[in-house]
Amino acid sequence: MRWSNPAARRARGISRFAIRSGERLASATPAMQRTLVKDALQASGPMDSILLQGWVRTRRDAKAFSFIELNDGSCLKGLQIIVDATLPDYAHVAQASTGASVAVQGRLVASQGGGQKWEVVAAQFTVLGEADATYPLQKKGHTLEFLREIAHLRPRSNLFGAVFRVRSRLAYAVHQFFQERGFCYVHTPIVTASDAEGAGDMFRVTTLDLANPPKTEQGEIDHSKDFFGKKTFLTVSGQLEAEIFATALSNVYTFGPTFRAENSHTSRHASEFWMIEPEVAFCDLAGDMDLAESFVKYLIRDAQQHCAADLEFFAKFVDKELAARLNFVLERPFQRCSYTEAVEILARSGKTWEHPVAWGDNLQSEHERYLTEEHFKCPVTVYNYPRAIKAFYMRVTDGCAPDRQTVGAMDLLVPGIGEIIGGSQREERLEHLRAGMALHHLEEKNYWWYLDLRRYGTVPHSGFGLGFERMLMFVTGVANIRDVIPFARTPGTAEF
RNA sequence: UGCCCGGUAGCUCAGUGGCAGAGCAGGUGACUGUUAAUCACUUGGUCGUAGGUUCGAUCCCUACCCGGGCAGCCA
Repeated sequence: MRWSNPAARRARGISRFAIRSGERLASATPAMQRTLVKDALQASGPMDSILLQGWVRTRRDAKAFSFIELNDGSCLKGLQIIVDATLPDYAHVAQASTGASVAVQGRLVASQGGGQKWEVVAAQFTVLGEADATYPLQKKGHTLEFLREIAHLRPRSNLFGAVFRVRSRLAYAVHQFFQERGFCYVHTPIVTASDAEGAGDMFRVTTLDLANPPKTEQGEIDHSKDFFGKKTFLTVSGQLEAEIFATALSNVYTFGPTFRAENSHTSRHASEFWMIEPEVAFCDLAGDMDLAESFVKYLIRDAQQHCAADLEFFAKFVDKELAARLNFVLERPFQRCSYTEAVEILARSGKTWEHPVAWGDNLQSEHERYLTEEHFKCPVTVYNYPRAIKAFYMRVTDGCAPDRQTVGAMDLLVPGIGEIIGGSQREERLEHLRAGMALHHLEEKNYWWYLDLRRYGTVPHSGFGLGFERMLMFVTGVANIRDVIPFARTPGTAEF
């Protein structure tokens, strides 16, 4: 380690770990331990000496003292600081405007005012970094669109602080859910050479000089001269590689960034997003749906347990029905309905559809919304889709009619967002898989290793993909995917 | 990519074919155990960009740029 020596670390102002109450803070004030606002607010009694460091949310000056609301991101709430005008450091208070970083040492006492249990009476007050009048985050309301333009500052707002605390917690819960169940975490590649994963347009990865690329004798770009000796892309899914590991380690999952180059302009699509893809050997479609349901419920329950204050904030300011919806979802089994049944429900609905409903066509957004928001009023898993509209690797349903062939695909639809999970039982029978590839005009030589999995010890297996950001939207009630990812990448936008 | 909505002060918005407006933020002062504090005064503008119509355009028209929504694609 470069800075393994504690003294050297201290000299550079670097603290070794995430700082928690009771741990030594090596930087600003080595003599004292820093307390996080979260911990100070939960104090069981007054404290003679406490050190807090954070950012000023707002300051209110009285004649004899100033009130400063200090937030350090450890929780939604801030801590009220009282700086008395008789204090020598009171001269610094004028610099402690909204956004400034400050350190406060003082006494934690029961608050004289209403609105908070504890407050800190400062003995020492230091402004570490001023924030002048150009600081864009005001005390009053900002639109989400404006905050997106200042993505480097928006985590300091109540809403985004809460969103990213929940995001962190849910990422942890993802691992916890699978690790508790004996799943192995597999790191599938980000750069891939398979250009037909079938999940959408891909970003090219190249080191070729675009102004002057090497050409073949036929005058075409010579990809054999590229970095990897062939055309390469950013992954759109780790599924095919996850299948390799599922047929060795039985239960695996991936959790990583995923890239889609579609020119989508919607509130629920991003060019770069995080996806969780479990892959389970010896598991059929019903088992896959069971896993998806318990996974979604687990994540909701975990957020309720560990991010209660943040969820309350969302319920109050973002989505009034959030709490009721999350509880409703937890309390009952998700509905399940076959694609064929869904088509019948839609045909019988009496609704006039912008896109007509016909067996064999994809379900449109309006259809999915009707099923989950109006008909079932609940998350619903639609399964067994027509073979022709689904991916080549999905398993042909046993006993389906030859003129209405279906595959074991399933989509989990939730109110307000639509598809949050897409999965399937994979075709484990070599000849069926080859037929599926032929149907989709895929060349077997590009999938030789995928076919080998069916040649050597093939097993029934299933999996799905959960869009992490879509799950966050569902849990927080935040309506735009750009607001649940720290720095959104969408067509035309890659700031920060 | 298609359709729709928007772009006016740092932020949120109103407005009119004829002198550019409010609230908040900023500044000054007053007041106050305050809580998005309050009160008074006050600074602040290339009305997205480029053309066009017009005596005159922030306003009407066209194109473009940017933002947003919906649809498709999907997670």
